[in-house]
Amino acid sequence: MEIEHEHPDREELELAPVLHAFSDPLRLEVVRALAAGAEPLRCGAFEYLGIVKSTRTHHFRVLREAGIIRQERKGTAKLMTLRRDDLDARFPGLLDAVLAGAPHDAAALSPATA
Amino acid sequence: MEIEHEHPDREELELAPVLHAFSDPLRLEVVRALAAGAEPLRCGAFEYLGIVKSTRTHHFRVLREAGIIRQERKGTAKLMTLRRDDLDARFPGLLDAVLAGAPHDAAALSPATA
DNA sequence: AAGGTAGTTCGATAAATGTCGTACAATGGG
DNA sequence: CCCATTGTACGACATTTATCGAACTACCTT
Repeated sequence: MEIEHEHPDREELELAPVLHAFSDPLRLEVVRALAAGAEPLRCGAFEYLGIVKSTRTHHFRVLREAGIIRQERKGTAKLMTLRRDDLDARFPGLLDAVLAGAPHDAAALSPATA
Repeated sequence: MEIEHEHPDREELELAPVLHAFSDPLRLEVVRALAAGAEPLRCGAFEYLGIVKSTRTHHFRVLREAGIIRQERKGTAKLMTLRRDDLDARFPGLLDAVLAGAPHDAAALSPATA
């Protein structure tokens, strides 16, 4: 079990970087999609965002380094999951509040709309 | 009663800009200070942040344009208040979650520590 | 082993951001 | 009316950010 990328520990999560990671409409949509589905999502599941792969990689890294998502390799794919427990433990209510507000802004980007 | 600056209406508040405004440690401290005190604060009350006046003006504008604070002139001073009601109405739980998490990061900047 | 699929890395670039200093504007008190 | 106090506006600058495309790596399938 090798660590592909650095994931900050729960205790290391900091508010400002977390808020910054949340503050981009594209990343907000990623978080929304991860929260909505029960299954982890592949990076490729976000083609509908309209940005190329390398840019997606960039946004995923911002989310990962802030401690919002966890990424683990699964074959050639890489599965992403929301670190819901860690976020709720460290910043109670934050994720829920963000998710509740997100649909207003993410509506135009939603995969359901495409 | 002239409108000194543009303040977005409650319905116009958008999540991403609000999160972005929150995502700076200095601005987080401003919000924390406004939430902690019952009284509106003058811009000058934030000298302890260690940034010059013009930079403070910049941060206040980011907060104001996101809809987080309201600024109104009072004599030569300008009083700032948190738009708590509007934030709570538009993004329930968000402000509380941010405030609950803020002290961890803002401790080093707090006026009490100075 | 060959090839294809899934992501990452890297360099380039344009735009946004945080910061400062100086100059300016508005207000209220002598 | 002058001036001190508050805060704003503006220009400069360094840093960070979002974005792309091209080249590369890792892994599975055949």
